[in-house]
Amino acid sequence: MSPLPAAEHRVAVDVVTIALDETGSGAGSPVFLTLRRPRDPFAGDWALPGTLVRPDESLESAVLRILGDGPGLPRPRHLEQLATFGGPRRDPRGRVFSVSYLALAPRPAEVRRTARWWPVEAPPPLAFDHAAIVDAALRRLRGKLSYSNVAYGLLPDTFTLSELQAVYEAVLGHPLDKRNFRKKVLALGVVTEAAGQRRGPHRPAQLYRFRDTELVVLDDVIPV
Amino acid sequence: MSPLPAAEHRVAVDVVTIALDETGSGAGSPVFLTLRRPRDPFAGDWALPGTLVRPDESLESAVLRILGDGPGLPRPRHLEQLATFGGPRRDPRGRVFSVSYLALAPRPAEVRRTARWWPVEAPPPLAFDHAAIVDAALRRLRGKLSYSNVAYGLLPDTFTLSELQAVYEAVLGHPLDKRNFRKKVLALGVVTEAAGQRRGPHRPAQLYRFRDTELVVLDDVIPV
DNA sequence: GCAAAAGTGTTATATCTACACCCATGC
DNA sequence: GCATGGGTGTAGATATAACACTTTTGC
Repeated sequence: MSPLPAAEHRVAVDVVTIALDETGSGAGSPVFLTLRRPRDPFAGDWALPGTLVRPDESLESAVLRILGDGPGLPRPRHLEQLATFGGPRRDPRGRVFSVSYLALAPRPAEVRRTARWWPVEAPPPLAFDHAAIVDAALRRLRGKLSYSNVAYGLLPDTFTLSELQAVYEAVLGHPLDKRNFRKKVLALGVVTEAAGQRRGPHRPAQLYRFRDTELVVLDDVIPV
Repeated sequence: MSPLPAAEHRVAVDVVTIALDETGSGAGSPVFLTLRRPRDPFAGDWALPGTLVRPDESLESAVLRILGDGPGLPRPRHLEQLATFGGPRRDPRGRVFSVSYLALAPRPAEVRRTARWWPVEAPPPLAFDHAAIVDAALRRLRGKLSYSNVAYGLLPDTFTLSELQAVYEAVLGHPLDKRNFRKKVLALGVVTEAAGQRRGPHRPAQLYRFRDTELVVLDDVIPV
């Protein structure tokens, strides 16, 4: 068995973590997580959390390590690979391949000082080609909302149908018809009734949960 | 600007090239291209065409190089990245990341001796994790047929609607209704009439061409 | 004239879209 | 009792799915 040529590349993972901003009532607006770069290149700019992949570590382990390490995020509820960015000049220090991931997670109350959440529709200037990676993440998420149960990644275990609808509206950026939305998610069996109600200064709302807590691709589509 | 840590990884591209077998009449059955491995590991087995990425080369250039180099394929009509496979043990010689691509191309009359086309539904045992990569390619292609014009990658510049339908049927593995299929692709404007007819021992058929020769995601769906 | 594929419309069914009011609660 | 969000049904329009025969050519 002939040996392999010498290793020539660095491989990193970069993660777009999307969560919902809890300010205000209902499901908030979608935000994504960045870290401030302490050093050149792009010192002071914001960048996606990322790390070089260690020799014996899988890509997913590297993602979970960086999310655990740094900003104090819980394990993401959903994680999927997006794409690999490999232009020879994407890092001015030398060639680094970036395998990018989309993570969906509940938003923790606090992140450490060097981390910050940004609204997806108003991102800051980002280091490297990270703006393109965030774009890819949003396109993926928006697409998958209609034909999968991927929204489970953004919601707690139980939630009301209005909260679910608010997630769709926040991510897609436009309103949906309440009756049609409810009819469809119930008919598709994406969610099932859970015990209990959400109470507030108004009529209590029935709680639901996702039937599956991993990605399920639907046969039919939720009209968006 | 602090230097990067030493390079620790090898990065390869592996390509699933899908074409249509021309034996018989109409559009043939989908086949994919493999090369026979001359050396261990997996000596004598079939593997996807692939190559290590060179230091100054983009991922796509590496793909085009390996397709040009080897089996005498024309430039693919469609090329898209699939996913990156990075398990630490996927190559017994040492760690190699594989960035996989889906290529669609017309099938050349001849490929060199060490290359071979296989029907997608009856692949041989494949080296490494290449069976999983072929799976991903097929799932991607099947999905995209219904909501994009990706079939342009499998067809010549002009073709009849029956040939287009045969491509769909061959890739999806089930028959479609002729009248409904024609109505839909014409209504969506995916194809437009071209000059000329295809003649044979029967009534001549109008030729069509794709309106766009790059990937277009459709608003509506071709029912499949 | 016969075999082979091209081409073409309609109807019943299902789905989608748009839309407005009453209900249950907290205060 | 009032403000707030929760919850529900229908009708018209649109899209889908199923279906068979005539046309044009080569031989």
